[in-house]
Amino acid sequence: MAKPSGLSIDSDPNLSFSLHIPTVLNSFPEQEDTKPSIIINKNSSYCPKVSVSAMDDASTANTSPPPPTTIQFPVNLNRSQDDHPRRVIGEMDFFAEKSFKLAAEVDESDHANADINDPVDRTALELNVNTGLNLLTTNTSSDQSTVDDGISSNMEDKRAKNELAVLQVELERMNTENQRLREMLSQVTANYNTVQKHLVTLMQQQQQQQDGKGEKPEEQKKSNGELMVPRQFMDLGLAAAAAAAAEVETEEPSLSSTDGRSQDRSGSPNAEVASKDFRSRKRGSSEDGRGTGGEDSPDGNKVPRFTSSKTVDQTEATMRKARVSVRARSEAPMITDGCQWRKYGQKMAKGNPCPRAYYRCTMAAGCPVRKQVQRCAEDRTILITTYEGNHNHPLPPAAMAMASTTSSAARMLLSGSMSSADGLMNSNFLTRTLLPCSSSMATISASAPFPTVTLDLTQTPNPLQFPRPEGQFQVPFPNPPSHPNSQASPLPLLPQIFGQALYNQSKFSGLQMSNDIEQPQMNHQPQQGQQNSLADTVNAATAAIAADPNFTAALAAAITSIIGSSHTSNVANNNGANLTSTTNSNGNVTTTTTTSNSNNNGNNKISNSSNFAAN
DNA sequence: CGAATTTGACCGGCGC
DNA sequence: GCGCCGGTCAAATTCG
Repeated sequence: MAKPSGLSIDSDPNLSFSLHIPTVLNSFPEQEDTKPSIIINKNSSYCPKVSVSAMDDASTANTSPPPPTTIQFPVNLNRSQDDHPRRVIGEMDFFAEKSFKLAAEVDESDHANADINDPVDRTALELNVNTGLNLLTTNTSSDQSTVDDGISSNMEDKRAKNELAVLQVELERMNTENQRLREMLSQVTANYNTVQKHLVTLMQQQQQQQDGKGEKPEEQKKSNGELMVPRQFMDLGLAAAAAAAAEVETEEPSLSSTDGRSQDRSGSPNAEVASKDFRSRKRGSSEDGRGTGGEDSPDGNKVPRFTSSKTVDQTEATMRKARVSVRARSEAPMITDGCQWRKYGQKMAKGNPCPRAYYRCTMAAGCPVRKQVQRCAEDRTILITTYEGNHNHPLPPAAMAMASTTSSAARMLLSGSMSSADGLMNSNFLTRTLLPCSSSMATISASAPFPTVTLDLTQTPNPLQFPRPEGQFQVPFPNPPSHPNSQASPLPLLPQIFGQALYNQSKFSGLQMSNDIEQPQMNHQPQQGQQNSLADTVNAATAAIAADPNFTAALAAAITSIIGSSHTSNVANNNGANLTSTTNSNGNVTTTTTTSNSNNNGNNKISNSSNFAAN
């Protein structure tokens, strides 16, 4: 990936303020006498040019002997106290949001590599400098100026404040980079889609040629022409939810016979088959579901029951099969994910001395969602929660986070696992597409009876972690509301990033089917699909950004600042987001996303406590 | 007393 | 065909 604009800008001797800011800030604590320096700065005209000044000054400070302290302080003071037009202050501004936006705009206009040399760009940067200063100054200098003015200048306090300032600056910088990355991702995504379309078109043409003697060219043409875009994704990897299922005929030459079959299948529209219970897949034969399904399918194959007319059911079925396992550290018997669960069984599983508990969602009658909770045999502080199925009801905000996360993960998994008949495609696609971006936290296992994605939230940490309180664990979602027990919607920051990252990875990589196609949702919120489509760009960017270790730090800083400021005592988080992928011995791709965190929020009514008491 | 949990039994899939 | 295993059911028990 190319460097973000911010970086490229740095390359320009005249514009690398950002990097210096931290330095400047750090130097504060070391300064004995702040006032003098301030004065000197104001008076001094060491910065001849407004725009260039920052960099030059900074560089000067670093490279030449001149009084380092004086130079740096002045910048801050100028901002907060004076609005002198030609301040060196520009340094701080660079990080300001406005400046970022401008930078972003510049980037958009020129995606390649920021043409810093371009006069227009500079102008923008300069503008940014001026604007941004005020904002940052407010935070950093205000405190410092206060301290300075104050008779009591405690080194510790200063240091702490400086650190805070540094972190903020760092965060700002990361934001800039993120912005830049987003831009780039959009571009890449667009290009990718274009190429993919082209590829699909070519493939289809080939197929048509091959099927030349096929009887249903018209049908294909139709579908190819009209649905090409959506399908291209499905066909390539897509898999997407069974989706495809239904229609795939078009793409697969060998399925010429499916036409008739599909009709037969459609004859058994048993809405319950999917949701009623996939479990019927097992014992179902004796239950209601079986009556219609089993008999209707001439092939005797259960799968065929789901036809194109039952895309939704099929999707659910698929989702039901896919599992998302979440590993998190928690002393609590169960993680708080916002949903209400009822325990319906417990068993000792082979290879693990800890019992496995089975829960089903009770937020709505007939909700097919189940989850299994079990402690890790190796490390019993780790709780492994495996989700399965789609909620068939609206979810409270508190549950959205986990739902969206798991659904995204499941979607990613399905997009790769259900796509084509040959597993090779899956692994290859996953490998190729995920490897580049990922780095460590979600594991995709195709070897298990059901495709499973494991989100590992136990690993760790980033430098900025919060103390981890014990007690009920709440999934990584930073949270919320002012009241610990309230159901107010949590900030789905992490989950979204996390989930979206997964979702987007698949999408970005071409595994995800087109937005036009109905997508399975863990949380049946009708709008989510649309949101996803509308947020494509952002999502794709998020995925890539989340994979960036630098972003992880920035994110942690952001979360820290947000949470720290508002929920100091209620929430404990240490989040890091890394996405990694590896290929295991089975040829399966393992994507790992590592996020460590633990929240202490009891904001739902889940009532389970004794299951793991013995653990 | 109703709701939730516990726990042994049952069922189907899978490997030998 | 048999046994193992994961998953689910449902009666019994416990809890609020």
